[in-house]
Amino acid sequence: MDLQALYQTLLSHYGEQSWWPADGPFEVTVGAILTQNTAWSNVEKALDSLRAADALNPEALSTMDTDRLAALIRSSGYYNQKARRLSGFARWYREQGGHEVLRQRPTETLRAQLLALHGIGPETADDMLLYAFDHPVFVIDSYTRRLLQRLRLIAGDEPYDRLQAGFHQALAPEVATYRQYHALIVEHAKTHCRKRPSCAQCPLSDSCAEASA
DNA sequence: ACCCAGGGTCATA
DNA sequence: TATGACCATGGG
Repeated sequence: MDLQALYQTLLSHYGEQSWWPADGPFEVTVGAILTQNTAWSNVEKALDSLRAADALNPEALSTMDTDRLAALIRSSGYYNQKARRLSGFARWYREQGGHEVLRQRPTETLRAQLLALHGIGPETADDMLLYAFDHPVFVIDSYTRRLLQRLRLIAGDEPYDRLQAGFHQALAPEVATYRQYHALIVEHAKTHCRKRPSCAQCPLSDSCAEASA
């Protein structure tokens, strides 16, 4: 079982994923911040209330009072932190000139700029790069780390960039493939590897440490 | 009542 | 550099 075989197995078992439902790239970036350590169902409620308040755009987010913004995104948790993060990101996004300008930048340049912003770490930056700015960077999240660990492909304590490099080395740098793969990992985690893994129907149980334990 | 979710930052040693 | 505390809601 290598990273390519894993992709094929997940794809044939779960099928094509239509992921990150959002109305345009800016909504994707907002969702990326709101979903930090948070269930997506809670993020959707926050996005809905932002939309209802006509606040799901860079202008509103960067100028609105952060207490009011925090109230709007309450359901996503960590709302005080996230209100500041959204506000700062939205201000930067406007100053830089918006989506088209940012999108044209070299991947490493844009990634470094995102990481320099307060509250944007490697996963949030890569979510944005892959799903909003169409750059071929692989997203490593806790599901990815846990899955590779159970498949004994990694020890588990490798740093983010090292795991990402493993995917970049194993796969051709295609945005569509990276999007699919990451979405499949999340779908698999939600289906089989919650608190109590349902290993009987899991397509990976042969290679999984959890199933043989 | 407990556990954790599509993380990140900051203080301490 | 490496752990640990902290942020906080909602669903299982």
